[in-house]
Amino acid sequence: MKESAARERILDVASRLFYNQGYNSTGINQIIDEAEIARASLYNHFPSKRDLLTAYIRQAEEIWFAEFDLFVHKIKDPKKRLLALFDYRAERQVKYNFGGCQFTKVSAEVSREDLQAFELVSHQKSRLKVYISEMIKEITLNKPQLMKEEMLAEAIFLMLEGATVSANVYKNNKAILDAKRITEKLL
Amino acid sequence: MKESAARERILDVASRLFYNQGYNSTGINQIIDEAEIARASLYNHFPSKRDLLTAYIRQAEEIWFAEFDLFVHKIKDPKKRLLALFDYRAERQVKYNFGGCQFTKVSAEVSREDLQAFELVSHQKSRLKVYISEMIKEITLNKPQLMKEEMLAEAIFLMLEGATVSANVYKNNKAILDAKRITEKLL
DNA sequence: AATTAAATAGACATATCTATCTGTATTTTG
DNA sequence: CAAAATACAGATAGATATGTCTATTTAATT
Repeated sequence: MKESAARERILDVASRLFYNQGYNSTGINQIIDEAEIARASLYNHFPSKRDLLTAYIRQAEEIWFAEFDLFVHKIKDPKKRLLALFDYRAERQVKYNFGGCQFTKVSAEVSREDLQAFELVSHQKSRLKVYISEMIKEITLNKPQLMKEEMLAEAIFLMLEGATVSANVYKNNKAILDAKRITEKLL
Repeated sequence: MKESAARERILDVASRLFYNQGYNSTGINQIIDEAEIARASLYNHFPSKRDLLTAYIRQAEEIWFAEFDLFVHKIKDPKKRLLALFDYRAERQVKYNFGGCQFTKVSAEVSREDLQAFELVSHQKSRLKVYISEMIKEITLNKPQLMKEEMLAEAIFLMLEGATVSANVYKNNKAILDAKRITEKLL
């Protein structure tokens, strides 16, 4: 079964708008206009706006990790790989105009009752944390006495998350680069 | 000049709703209904919904620090004071049903062009970071070789921020308590 | 007591929102 | 070529949004 071109256009436009102006501030009409598709086509592929959000988060997660793999695929040294994670995020913040983390943004926007949304977001976060843990396990730590590997992974994850919030709030990458330097000291 | 009771009620209701269901998902009508005031009264005190948002953030910042002072006023030891910051945030997350950080949430919701909103949010963040720095300066560090005081403050700030995001996403305080334990190791 | 200020109720304008529906045209597939 | 799926345009429903306006009542201040 071939992927529909219309479906792709809808999802791409919706993704861009959801991230740039927010889910709640983006109307179906604008998506229809900018994707240049018919109203009925949209509702054919996505029964409701909320379904479009689900598809957006799922696709965004896949792209996030795929592009990260691409970003670090040349880097063999696990320590450098881990540190490149900060560069990846910094680069993305520049590329997307310091809009912050896509997933965190959704969490902040959806209603409390929307448990599925939180589940989708936490899925990406957990996957990232596993990723960090795996990289750390490959590193021969200089300061193993400081804390256990799992705690170190958590520390790095939390700083990365906090730094991305800062990137959004301050509209710069200072915190992300600080977090990178701190991480270097901890390894 | 006495504070208007109506104004207070409006701001309190708006604050609760903005935080609980989001700024964009909260309508003026709901604020009017729940605050039990007249439509014109609202627009008398706040010319627009956006002005209400500004007042909300400003007041939230004052309350945030005032309540923190209250929370730690008995704690004299600067190290314990600093660590109490994590408890404060954890307690708030429980109290407010893991809705995440009030300020970060606003950042995630407002339009890119709303520079004033980002300014208001970053004001609270910067003030918190200063607060952390000041506490650290009072502590006699066990591991001064690890990193400079300013970097340590930044690390703690970022973990705290990241942990609050996690509290929101996962609906628990695990990350905040982890961040506390990590901070203990770093001091 | 008289003046000013603040609060009330509620109709109204205008715009936008999501979603449905009808009917036609195009494209893909058997 | 015929059948089925997909896309099209656009009217429409029904709800909700923010903000304005009129007119009356209550409360505070001089």
